[in-house]
Amino acid sequence: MVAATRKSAEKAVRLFHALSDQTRLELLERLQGGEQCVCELTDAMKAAQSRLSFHLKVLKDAGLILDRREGRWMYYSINRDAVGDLEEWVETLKRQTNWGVSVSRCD
Amino acid sequence: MVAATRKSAEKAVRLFHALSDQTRLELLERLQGGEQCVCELTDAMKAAQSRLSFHLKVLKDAGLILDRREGRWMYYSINRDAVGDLEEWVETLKRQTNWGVSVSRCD
DNA sequence: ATAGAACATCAAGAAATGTTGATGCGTTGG
DNA sequence: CCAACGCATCAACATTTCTTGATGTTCTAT
Repeated sequence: MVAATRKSAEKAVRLFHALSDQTRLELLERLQGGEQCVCELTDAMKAAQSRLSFHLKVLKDAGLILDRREGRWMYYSINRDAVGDLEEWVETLKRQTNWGVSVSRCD
Repeated sequence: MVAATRKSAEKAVRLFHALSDQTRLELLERLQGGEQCVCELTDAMKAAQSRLSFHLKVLKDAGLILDRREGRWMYYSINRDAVGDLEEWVETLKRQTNWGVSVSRCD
C-alpha cells in the first residue's frame, strides 16, 4: 500500500503539502543549482524576507531541505534523502497499483 | 528545471496539493486495488458521502483519477498518466539537482 | 409517472494556511 | 561595546481549504 502506517501517511502528507505551493517550488528550483543563503533567494525572487523564511521552514519541516549556519548566513540545500523518499513513494504507487480492468460491481 | 514554465508549475502545484491530504491518500490507496464506486468507498471508509465526493473531485481535477459512469454508479480509478507525470517530475528533480558541494558565498 | 438510489453541488461555518510589517536574536565589523 | 546585518518569529489579517447537512440531478425499477 502507499501508506502502510499512520506514520508514513503523515510523512507523505507533509512532503506533498510542502510541494503544493508555487513559491516553495520556485525555491526548490533555485536550490537545484546548489546551496544558497536566504539573501540570495530574496534578491533573486524579489520576495519579502519573512515570506521566504516562512516557506523555507515549511520545506525544512517536511525534510525536503537542509540548513547550515555559517556566520550570520543560513545556507539551504535540497535534501537528497527526501528526494529518494519521494521517488520511492511514487514507484511504490506505480508498482502496487492494479492497472488491469475492473472487476468491481455494485448491483 | 523542475518548473520550466508557469503552466507546468501550476500543474505540479495542483498535483501535489491533491496528494497533501490524509483522506485523499487513503482514497488512492484503496483505488490501488482497482476501480471502485463511491458507495464502496464511503462504506469502507465510514465517511460522509459529500465529503468523499469533495475529495474525489480534488483528485479528479488534479488529473490523478479518472471517472466512469455506469448506470447510477460512478467508478473511479487511478490515472496511469498522472502517476507517470509524478514519476517524471521526481526523476527530473533528482537528475537536475547539483548534489555537489556548494560554491556559493555571501561575503 | 413516481419513488428511491447514487452521486454531485451548494451554503455556511470551522480550521488551516499564507502574507505583511514589526520585533527579537545571534553574529560580526568597527 | 555597539551598531548594523542576516535571519527567525510573531501578531494580525486575508485567503484557502475542509466539513457538514441540505438540496439538486440523473438514473432505474416498479
